[in-house]
Amino acid sequence: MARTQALLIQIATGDPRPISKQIVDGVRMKIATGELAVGAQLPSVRGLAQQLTINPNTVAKAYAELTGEGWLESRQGLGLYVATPRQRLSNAERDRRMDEAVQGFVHEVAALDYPPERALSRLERALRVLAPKKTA
Amino acid sequence: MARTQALLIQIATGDPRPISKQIVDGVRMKIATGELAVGAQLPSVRGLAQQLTINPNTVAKAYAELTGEGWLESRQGLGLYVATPRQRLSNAERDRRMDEAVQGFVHEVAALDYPPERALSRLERALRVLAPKKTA
DNA sequence: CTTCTGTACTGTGTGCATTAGTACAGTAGG
DNA sequence: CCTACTGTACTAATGCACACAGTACAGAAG
Repeated sequence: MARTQALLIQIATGDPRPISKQIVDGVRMKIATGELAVGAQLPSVRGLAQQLTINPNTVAKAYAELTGEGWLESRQGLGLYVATPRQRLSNAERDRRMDEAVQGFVHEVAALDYPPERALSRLERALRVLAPKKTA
Repeated sequence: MARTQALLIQIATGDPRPISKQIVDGVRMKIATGELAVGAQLPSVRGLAQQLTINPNTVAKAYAELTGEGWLESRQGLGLYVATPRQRLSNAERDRRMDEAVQGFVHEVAALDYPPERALSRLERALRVLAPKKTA
């Protein structure tokens, strides 16, 4: 069970986000969309670093963040695995960060002078990729 | 016409955004929501800097960005004024940046494990502050 | 014992944000 | 003309986040 499998993570040099954040976002999305099932094993720190031609520390930092957030579970000497879902943040903290995200998006829409209805519909479509989480 | 008026801009020390971006976002939102009318004069670089207890260079940088984006218009020796609206970015660039914003928001929703429907409804409410721009 | 795994350090270099200080150009009013 | 306001353009120094480089240690598997 839980074969390591390839796990394609893309790192774009043109992406303004720091590399570690790209990894965090990438892995998190794969978990959220169900592409990475609970219990699946992730590539090793050194392995992924070599595959992406980046520093192992950068991968370790990303994995550490994902572990701290509860998405991954580490077993010393074995590897990292997708953890079983659980409540990670307090509701207050969740709402606060959601507020920030909403405000940031509104700022972008205003900055681009983008039609709000169009922005909303694009977002609705993009949100469909997130797993329904019915069986949770 | 176009009195300088107080123009309350808030700078939060706890805000993770750089100060100049807070000013840019703040001014842009006041324009987008109609709180700042076309032709209105903005506080002077040195005046706003003193009011916010920050460096004049930081204010100047923010104003320069807003001018470059077409939100403001500068008249040497006179001051800065809200410019008349015009198309600033190419449609391709606009769409590209909108894509980034959408992806970033989806990442946040996934990271917080926030119910997508709830996120969407909160965003819809927040977008209502943007001016209808019927007369454009 | 060797080799894989994650984890924890100490540095080093780079780029960005901010502050500080100075200087120059245009406008208005005495 | 002179002074005081406006925006603008530099340089220099500091602090911080990010990534890289190298080394080291602990647990698991053969």
